[in-house]
Amino acid sequence: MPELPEVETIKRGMAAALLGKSISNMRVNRYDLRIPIPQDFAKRLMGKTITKLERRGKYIIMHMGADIVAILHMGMSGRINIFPVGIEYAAQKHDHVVFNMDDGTCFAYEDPRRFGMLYLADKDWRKAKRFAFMGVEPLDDWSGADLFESLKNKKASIKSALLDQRVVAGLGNIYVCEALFRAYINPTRRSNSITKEEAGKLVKHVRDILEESIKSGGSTLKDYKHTDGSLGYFQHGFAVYDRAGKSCPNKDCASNILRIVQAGRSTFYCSSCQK
DNA sequence: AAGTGGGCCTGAGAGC
DNA sequence: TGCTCTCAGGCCCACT
Repeated sequence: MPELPEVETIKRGMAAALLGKSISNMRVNRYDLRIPIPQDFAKRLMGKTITKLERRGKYIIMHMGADIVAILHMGMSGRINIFPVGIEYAAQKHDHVVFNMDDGTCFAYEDPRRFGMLYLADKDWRKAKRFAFMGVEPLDDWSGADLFESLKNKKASIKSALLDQRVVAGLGNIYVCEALFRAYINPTRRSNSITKEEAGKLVKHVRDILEESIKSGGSTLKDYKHTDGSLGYFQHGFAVYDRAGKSCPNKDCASNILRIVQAGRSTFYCSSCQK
């Protein structure tokens, strides 16, 4: 499941392979993603040059020429498969859009579960609701005081709050579980019970874990691969995620990792270490 | 009015 | 072995 580090890794792969190249041909195989691809999608992008790639939360923003941006979200199972010059395009069953670039590079947007989205916007893309209310980028200027401020009036659990993209952008279930473990904070705590000091710790651990994961090329769960098909390595480092019933990684702790459901999503934690 | 939970979707894995 | 069933979860939106 692509969270911030995976999306960042994909964006870097795309930047290295695609920047400055123009679309010479493209094909839409399926329009009915969760948000339908507009019918004139290909027509509007044909001939456009990829001038800039950026990431906001879990979205990739592809600047296409001067005034069109293509907004890309990988949902749960989305991938970008890039085929450099000399490597033949190998079609996947769920390649919804295939782009051919002017130098012979080809790339495909693949998403079996179709939870992702791909749409066009203009220079004002940040004004769309999903970006206008999006929270801070955790790797930018983000302090414990900032997090404390956004939590102090919230009653929802700290787990739910960290998943809320309006509080902080880019975190998903895996990294939230891991960061709460590292900060020794119980995921069922109410947001407004988190102290300034704890908020500071959380910010530090969220940033650490995201940076470590980006360094190792993102996590690899069943759905995630790099743009060249290789795997990331960070998943070997999970302390709690998907480890229900296994022993707590802390040597001096005899407890097992628990799995509970919060707001419809699995939470993994150690009830002895996380207070 | 903030918080919760259903719906979307397919493939992997479990269980019989 | 091969089938069926359950579960995974990011985001949107309806409901309370």
